[in-house]
Amino acid sequence: MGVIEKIRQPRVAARGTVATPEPLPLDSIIRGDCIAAMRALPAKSVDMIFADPPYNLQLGGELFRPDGTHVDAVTDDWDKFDSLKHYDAFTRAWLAEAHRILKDDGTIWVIGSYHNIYRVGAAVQDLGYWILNDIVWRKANPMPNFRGTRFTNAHETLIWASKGEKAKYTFNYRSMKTLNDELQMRSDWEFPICGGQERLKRDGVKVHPTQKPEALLYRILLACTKPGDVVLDPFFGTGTTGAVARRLGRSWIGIEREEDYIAAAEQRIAAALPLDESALATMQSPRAAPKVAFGVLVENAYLTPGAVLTDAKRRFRATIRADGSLLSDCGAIGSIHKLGATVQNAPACNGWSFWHYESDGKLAPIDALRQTYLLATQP
Amino acid sequence: MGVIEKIRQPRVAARGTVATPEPLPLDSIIRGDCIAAMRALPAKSVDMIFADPPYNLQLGGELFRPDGTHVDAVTDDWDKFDSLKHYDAFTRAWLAEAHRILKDDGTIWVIGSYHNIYRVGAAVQDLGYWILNDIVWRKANPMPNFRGTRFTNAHETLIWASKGEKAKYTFNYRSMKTLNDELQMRSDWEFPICGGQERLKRDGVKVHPTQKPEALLYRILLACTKPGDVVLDPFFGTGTTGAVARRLGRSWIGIEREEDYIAAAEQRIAAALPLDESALATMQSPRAAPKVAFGVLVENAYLTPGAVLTDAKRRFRATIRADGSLLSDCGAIGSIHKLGATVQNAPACNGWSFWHYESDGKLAPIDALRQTYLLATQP
DNA sequence: AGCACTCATGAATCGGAAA
DNA sequence: ATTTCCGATTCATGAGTGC
Repeated sequence: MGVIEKIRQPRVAARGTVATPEPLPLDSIIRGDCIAAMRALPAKSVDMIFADPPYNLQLGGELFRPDGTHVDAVTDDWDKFDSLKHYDAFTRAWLAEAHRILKDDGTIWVIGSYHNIYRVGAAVQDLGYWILNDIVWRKANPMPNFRGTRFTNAHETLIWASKGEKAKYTFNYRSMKTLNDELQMRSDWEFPICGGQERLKRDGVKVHPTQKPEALLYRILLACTKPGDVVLDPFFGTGTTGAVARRLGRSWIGIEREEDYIAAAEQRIAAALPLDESALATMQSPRAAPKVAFGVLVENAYLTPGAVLTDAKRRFRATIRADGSLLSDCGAIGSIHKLGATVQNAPACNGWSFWHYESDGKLAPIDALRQTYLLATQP
Repeated sequence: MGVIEKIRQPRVAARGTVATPEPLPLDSIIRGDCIAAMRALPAKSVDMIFADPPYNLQLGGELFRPDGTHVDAVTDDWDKFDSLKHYDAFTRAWLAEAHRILKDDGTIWVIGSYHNIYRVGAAVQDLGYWILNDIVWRKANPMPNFRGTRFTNAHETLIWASKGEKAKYTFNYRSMKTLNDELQMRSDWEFPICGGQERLKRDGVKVHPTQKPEALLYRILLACTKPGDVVLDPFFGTGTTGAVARRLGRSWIGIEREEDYIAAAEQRIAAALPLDESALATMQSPRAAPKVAFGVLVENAYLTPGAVLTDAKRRFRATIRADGSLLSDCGAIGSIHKLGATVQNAPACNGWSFWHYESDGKLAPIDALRQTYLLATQP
């Protein structure tokens, strides 16, 4: 359980409703097959799904490094499918259940490599999901191509999709921009592969062959969920999703059928410390610059009513009025944004960058005055 | 025409064969629909196909920047498809023709974004192609997400595939490693989007909405073709593929139906200067050292029959015999590679790096002697 | 403690020609 | 088709060891 109250419980799980499906098994691992387990969950009940399905690698023989050592590949049965057809059927089955379980404003993330991601992406689209982005996880330290026969396979792909073209969804734009040093977060992310202390081992052997780095889930949950949201991971493995969800004050549900993985996941998540509420609030909307109305600059005498603003090329002129509205030469009146759009005959306009004031014979955007005001007034 | 002789003409185009299909229209643009044009080309006749198909963007309304300027999105008629079904049918049709036209040891490259690449990738696999890598083109200067509703879409994806799982293909490993500062070339490439002098414009308006940077094609052609190879681009546009192919001494065939694009492409390619043969040779196989048999070192007295080699830790010993074979202490006999594998009980071994000789009390790999020999004998 | 060095290892569709 | 043999081939990171 995270530290944040679960205030967004699905209605279907509330007491006293006529239909009384199972309440959501929050913050716990469901044992068993992922499709069967998802069928038992109520419709429109989770805010986000993160899925790391089998990749269907279809590896051939053994592979040795140039120094003769053996490469420990993914040979687990859960990654084996008889054919692309079988893999497609499996993929469509679990993606369809996921669509049913997702709230209408929920989103899904799926990770894969070139072996399977095209099957997954096509199924996602066919099932009516609407792809919002695909994201490239660039591995800082990938395994080389030992035989020198191809390019080093140095990335994996994630697909982020909403339930449909018109569906709403959560995207914490400010959090991402802050995380990326005040530049928009791009669709290519770099992380090291999971190793070191984070990599779960038992008797020196990795517990799970494909454990994902927590940094990856951290960014995803921070970007696309709110505190208290419910995150489902149908291929839970050793519980990276659960551990990060708990740290970030999100609820989680895992589905897993291998007892070894479940045991490791439970121990790991129990040890994950939730961040305190104030830290979460900070991350939710960090450094969100306080909004300044244009009128405040007038009130504070940064600009004087009656003064004239122009665009950068002095094609358009407008007079400042006492309430912070503008009056153009042609008689139109409006806010800095509205009037900027009107005079340009454009559908929209950012008045802060469009309108300029004159100072020492030079034109500067009024946004510069806003910055000056912020610097003078912020603690 | 590149400067390199076309020595790999398809046999079907040779004179005097019973079946006399059209000879390949090398270094020219075929006017018309890409599927129809491909049907007229002979089977197994081209070495590589680069395809930049319509992206099926299905943009809704118009898009404006925050400053009100219009974003010239891809709204041309050729990029509209009624549905995913139509797009899939189109994709499978041209990919099937491409498969027929490709030589058995040829490869195909297709570029796309999340709007279409999953359709393309699934079709590629369904048609029997074997994906070798997917490559991420990270745009150094992508267009921001103006509305702040998603991650900046900062990459496009390329799929590289052979004709089948067992098919051979060209991959100039050394060229790529050299190009990447002596590290293996990874699957994530960074280039700026096409702009500046390279961007074709007419009356200040860009001729083609999605002109690809030449650097992208340069790397692809350098990696996966040989001088004189025939490269087909079924969505030729303004001819980036042709311009780079000519510079690199490859032959090219373009298919395009828009006369405006054809005119721009022809002018552009005519201005592209082919590199001279020596420059191409260097890039083709840089530092490709001639092979030296171990026995040659013995013949030339770099090592003496009867001398003893060991591994780096002196765990294993072997005596050099007059014919260049080795005799281990336990009585096994074999080549430097074979005996190295035998004594280590390993499936394979590079004898050049495994076996060491002693010089001034220090051990050095016998590969050092090979280098010395090469330096002494190469002009 | 700190540095230098060795060694292990990670979602991998990983050879090809001659006999 | 199968086998044999030759020869080409790795980057970043962390843990462990030794000085």
